[in-house]
Amino acid sequence: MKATIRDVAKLAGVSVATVSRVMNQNGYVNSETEQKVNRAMKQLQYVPNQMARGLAGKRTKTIALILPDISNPFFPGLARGVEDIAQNNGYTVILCNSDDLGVKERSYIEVLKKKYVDGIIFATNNLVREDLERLEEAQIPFVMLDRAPDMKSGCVITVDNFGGAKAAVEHLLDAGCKKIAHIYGPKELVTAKERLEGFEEVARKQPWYTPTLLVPGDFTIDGGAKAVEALLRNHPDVDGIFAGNDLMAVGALKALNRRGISVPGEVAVCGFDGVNLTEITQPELSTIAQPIYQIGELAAKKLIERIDQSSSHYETVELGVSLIVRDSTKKS
Amino acid sequence: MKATIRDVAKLAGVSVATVSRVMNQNGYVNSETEQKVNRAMKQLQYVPNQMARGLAGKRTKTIALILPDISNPFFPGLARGVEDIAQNNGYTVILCNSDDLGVKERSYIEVLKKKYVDGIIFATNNLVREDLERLEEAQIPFVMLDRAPDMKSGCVITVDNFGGAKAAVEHLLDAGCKKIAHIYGPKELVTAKERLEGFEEVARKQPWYTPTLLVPGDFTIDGGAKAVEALLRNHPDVDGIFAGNDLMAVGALKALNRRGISVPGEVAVCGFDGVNLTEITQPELSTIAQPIYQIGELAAKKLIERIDQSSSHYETVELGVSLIVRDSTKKS
DNA sequence: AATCGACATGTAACCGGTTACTATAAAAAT
DNA sequence: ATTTTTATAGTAACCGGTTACATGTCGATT
Repeated sequence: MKATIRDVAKLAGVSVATVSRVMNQNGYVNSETEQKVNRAMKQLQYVPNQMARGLAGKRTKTIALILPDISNPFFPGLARGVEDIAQNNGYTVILCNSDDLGVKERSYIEVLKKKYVDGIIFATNNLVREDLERLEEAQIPFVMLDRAPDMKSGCVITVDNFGGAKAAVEHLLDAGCKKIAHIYGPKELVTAKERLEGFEEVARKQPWYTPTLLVPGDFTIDGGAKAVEALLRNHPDVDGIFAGNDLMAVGALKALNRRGISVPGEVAVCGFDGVNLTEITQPELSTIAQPIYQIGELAAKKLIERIDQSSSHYETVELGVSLIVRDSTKKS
Repeated sequence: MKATIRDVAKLAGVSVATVSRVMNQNGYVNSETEQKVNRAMKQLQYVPNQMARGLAGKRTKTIALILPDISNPFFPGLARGVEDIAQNNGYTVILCNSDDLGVKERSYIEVLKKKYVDGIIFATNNLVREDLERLEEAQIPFVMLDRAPDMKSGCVITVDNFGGAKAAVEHLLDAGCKKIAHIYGPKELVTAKERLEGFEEVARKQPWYTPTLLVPGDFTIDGGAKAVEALLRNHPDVDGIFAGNDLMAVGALKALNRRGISVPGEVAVCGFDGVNLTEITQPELSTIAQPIYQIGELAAKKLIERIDQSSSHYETVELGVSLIVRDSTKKS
């Protein structure tokens, strides 16, 4: 029914090895023979069975992307970047949502091993060193985002959270803010921590600085809103807020709105990440934009590079972020 | 290095067939033998090779989800629904972005055939009957969203676009609107067409109805904004807008905002889809919500059902939509 | 003339499972 | 007592590729 390599070989009057050589463009093949084989393949509408290829050749042309939750606005763009590059290189992407649960991440890794994926991209936070070491042993190339556990192998892609946070605060100062608060994300996350440190780096030197200007959110809209409520209780005179991510900035905006506090008039707000959401709020949100799509692209490129050359040296790349000024910080 | 079924067989002192039987729980196996095998598997940390299984058994435990663009806010929720169900059933999901380009869709189908995915979910619009027929021939189960090309096989999941649109208009009327416009999406898309028809069904009976109240958007934020600009030129007195999807509703909101027209005071706005975005605009958007996540879940369930029972009868399921009233339509 | 390397192609083992078929003993049916 | 069924387990072919190794030709080198 469905043509196999042996059918092609028979029709072309050659051996299966020759057909394989033609397909993979390796080894010596006379160009006339090649023509014959190609014709036979076309005639039979031959489609090589990836499964068999994988079994024999140990390559599945499949990579996996493990992320906390594709519903989180940060990830679709990233996933798209990964997928585009993958597609261009003949790879296919398996999507895995871990909800940032260590168990799920680990169980996914097991499944992915069974499926012999060629590599894995992690945009997730709960893997411990041990897990990564297991990957190393299994010889599965991987790329991690936002996390730099120093190891012998693996590639880590990060962005300049510290610098970005500093830029955000400086921008708020430039905009004329006289008392700036920071809503920070879960301290277990490096990104959240670095942004907080960036904030402090600049804020500490300001006359108005006091530790109670640091309030915890949890990287969610709701968390951001609640943080603002809490903040206003202690500091009704705050006139600038730097949220650790855009979702919390949105929450902050909502809370301020409910309270009838005008943005940017009374309080300026700046987010971090640069997700699309920031363009649809009212006012539109200023933010420190990460090159989300490009991070995805880069992660995929690096991973494929590693797969193709089966190299695994440790490597880390830091990307820049950029301040995008929109209405939420235009105090005029 | 890595344990194979033969290693397990040897260690357990049985044949590979027996090991296979234990793994797949089929055929007769003495419970003591089973214990031995299980012990051996544990001891060797045996992980069956999915690739080999697929080759021999023709099951890859992998499904594919082809959608236009995961970056479009509508799809992450859907993808999540699909992935959750897939995961619960031991399936893995390959994500494919087609940009609604027929060529890409088709090329993906080819790749997926090579990879022997067990089934495909299409949330995309450019497949022609011929493509589906090819899938039928190839015996690949599939589920389609939003599109009901009647065929012999396949499962189609739709929502009540027509009814939803009617509900939207009626809601705007209830809110006191005296002249309602509709921004419709690409007419090639059934969803857009049905919503437009729903709008007309109710609007046509109204004294203020005139065809120029129908303006084209293209299901994007920008398209929605431009549509409003155009609309206001002809109908400065419009006081209600039903956008064919939420993105256009957001665009409408932005355009109205720029013009200094208050929402809902002067113009009420209602969207369609129920994406998360609608909760972060100012004012929050009323919308006709589709059960997005559940659609994803259902699609995956139906697909897996078909795979497991290798049934392929044609089937169509229509889900309801629900009006969510928020500030954008609260006149008074 | 003998040797060597580049070119060309075939044979068959192998990747790691599944499963059809066969064999055998014990239990059940006749 | 004989036939059938049921329970248990092994052998080996097969899925559809890849590739190591063997074989052979032919012009170039020594």
